[in-house]
Amino acid sequence: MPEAPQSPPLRADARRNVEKLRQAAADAFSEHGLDAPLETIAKRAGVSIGTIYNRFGSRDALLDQVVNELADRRVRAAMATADGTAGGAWEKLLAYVGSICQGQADDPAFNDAFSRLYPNAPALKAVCDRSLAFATELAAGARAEGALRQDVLMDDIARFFQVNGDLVRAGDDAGRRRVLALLFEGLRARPDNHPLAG
Amino acid sequence: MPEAPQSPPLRADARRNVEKLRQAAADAFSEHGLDAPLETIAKRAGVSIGTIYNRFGSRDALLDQVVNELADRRVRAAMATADGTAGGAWEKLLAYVGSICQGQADDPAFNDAFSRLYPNAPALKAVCDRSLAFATELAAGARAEGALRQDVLMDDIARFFQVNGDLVRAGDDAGRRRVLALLFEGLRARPDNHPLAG
DNA sequence: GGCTAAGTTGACGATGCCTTCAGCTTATAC
DNA sequence: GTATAAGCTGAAGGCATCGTCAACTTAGCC
Repeated sequence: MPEAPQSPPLRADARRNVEKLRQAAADAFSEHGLDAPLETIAKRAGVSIGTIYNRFGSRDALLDQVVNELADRRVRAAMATADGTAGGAWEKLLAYVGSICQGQADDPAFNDAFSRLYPNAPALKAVCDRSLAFATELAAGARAEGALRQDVLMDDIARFFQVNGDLVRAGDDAGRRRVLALLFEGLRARPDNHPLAG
Repeated sequence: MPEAPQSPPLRADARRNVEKLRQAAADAFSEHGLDAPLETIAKRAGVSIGTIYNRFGSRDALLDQVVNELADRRVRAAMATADGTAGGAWEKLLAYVGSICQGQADDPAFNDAFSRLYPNAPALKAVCDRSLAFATELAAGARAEGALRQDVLMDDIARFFQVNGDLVRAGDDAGRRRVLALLFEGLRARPDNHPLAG
């Protein structure tokens, strides 16, 4: 079990470095995405690259800690947006998905986190899972209302984020919005719907 | 005819190497995508990596020659599929887009060529342009029939290939089909359509 | 002030790719 | 059979990144 092995408290300078690194990493990731070189982050924090390894152990660990928080903030904001949206579950679902997608467009770090799989970042994964769970609930509501197609699965919604993320990465913001709009059209329940392929 | 700039004829062995390299490159690209290392290609052709540079000048030039042909074949096949499809322009359009997308799923080289921009591959670009022109015509027909939404632009269709390509690269074939199906639903003209965002 | 364990540093080796080029091999013409 | 230009080779140099570690620095305790 990962019983915290009672690590001795950090020295004051080390604690300061952790803080500086966290900040620098968050900035670098948000500017350049999760591929930002450690060198850049270290320089930004005013420490050497070795210190990253001393304090965090690995690139993935740093990433997990920093982006986890960043992603959590965005996801919460999107939930709040959904909750604050007038209308039924359908409207809230669109608001939620739209808000997450806008977040992906606004922040490369969030985008990479949400769409690319970073398998060695458990905390990050947890945030994404929570987000999908929330969307699942809204989708169930929207389906019950008769606004969302009956045969749309949760995986379909999850893939919206993948698609949106790829278009963000391609730098095509106009296209991103168009594709999203078309997908939303496709989600709508209609009298003449027949089952989707797949 | 593209007037050849009168370069002196190749020696027989060099001509053979060009052929072996073309073949090896086509195979490697189709197996591993356009990122296939030159080392791999050279080994496969039974020559040294230097020979690639002697014969083609650069990675991009090799790529342009080889993938251009490969892509052209796929595009022609898709056009033939569309032409052979019963129904109106709408049905042909779906058949065409579906055929290209299936090609992207079947061949990583075609996929990379069609979705990632390889800006230094002019012949390749020409193939893609021809493909889009064909789709544009079909779309115009489908719009005239009243089957395709009035406000769908050619760029929207082009982005289908981008989206499809990204999902192929993610290895999610089921998802690819679902997203495509949803997008097709979104394309359909309906009495209650109101303008798309963007 | 001095000691020492905690912490930092940055050059280094490893990886994986591209591209070059000096030196060697060989097809071809005579 | 030989000369020679065409062609081939692969080691070497680049570049960008990761992760390590021996040697140095310093916080914090006495």
